[in-house]
Amino acid sequence: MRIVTWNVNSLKARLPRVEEWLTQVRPDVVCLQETKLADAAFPALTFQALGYDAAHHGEGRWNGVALLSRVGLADVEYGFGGADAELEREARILTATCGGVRVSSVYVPNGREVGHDHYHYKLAWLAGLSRYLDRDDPAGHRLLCGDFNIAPDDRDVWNVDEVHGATHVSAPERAALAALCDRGLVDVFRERYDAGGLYSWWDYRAGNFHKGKGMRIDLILASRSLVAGLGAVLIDRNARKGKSPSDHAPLLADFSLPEVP
DNA sequence: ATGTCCCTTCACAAGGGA
Repeated sequence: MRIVTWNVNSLKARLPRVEEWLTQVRPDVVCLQETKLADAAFPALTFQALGYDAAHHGEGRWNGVALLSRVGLADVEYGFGGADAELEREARILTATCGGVRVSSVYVPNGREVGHDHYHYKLAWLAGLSRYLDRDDPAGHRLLCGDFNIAPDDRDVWNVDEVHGATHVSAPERAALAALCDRGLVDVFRERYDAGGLYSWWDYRAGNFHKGKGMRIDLILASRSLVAGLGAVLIDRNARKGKSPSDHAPLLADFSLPEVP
């Protein structure tokens, strides 16, 4: 199973590039973030023509997450499944079962700056995500994929002191991410690469991409049952180049599943 | 060095968000 996560920064603006990339890479399951679409505007037929079933959870102007799958799309759950109205105002998580794996497409709040209301909302949302995962089948295959807006450690940031008023690298954010991993989820990128300087996001401004000023904030977290069959992992930096790119590059991982129902 | 991009609207310019 080839799984991809990609923050596309407006699916409307990015659709031609997304179509082209999917045609070349042929992933089985795709998690998209920041579609910025209402559900009625989601281009389901475009993806159907490429062989994908699709689900979308959007609100129109901001946020919005989607799942595409060529290996089945069942038991779709929107948000935290109605568990927390305050945290579900924004369309930030969508979950389904694809090819025997429970998969979530996740868009963690940005947080803006440490101490800001948005920062406290980010931490509250991460706590809500943790509660949501409490409901998982502990024996099931699990993938949590998306834009976490957290750089797991200092290797994942070009310069810790320069970053976003220290959001994305603050201790409480990193602790919340570590707590997710403590549940048995593995940052699969680090199963294949030890080096720093390997990023998934670069600010559009100031030529940051070409200066190598980025962060690794897009993650695929996988249950240990899946990591056992982990193959290649790749950030496709080329997708950040050229005309009208997203500010994020897609992250890809291949798994051979122990068993597919 | 807030140097970009994408969204929306009391819309064709400006503000919000990242």
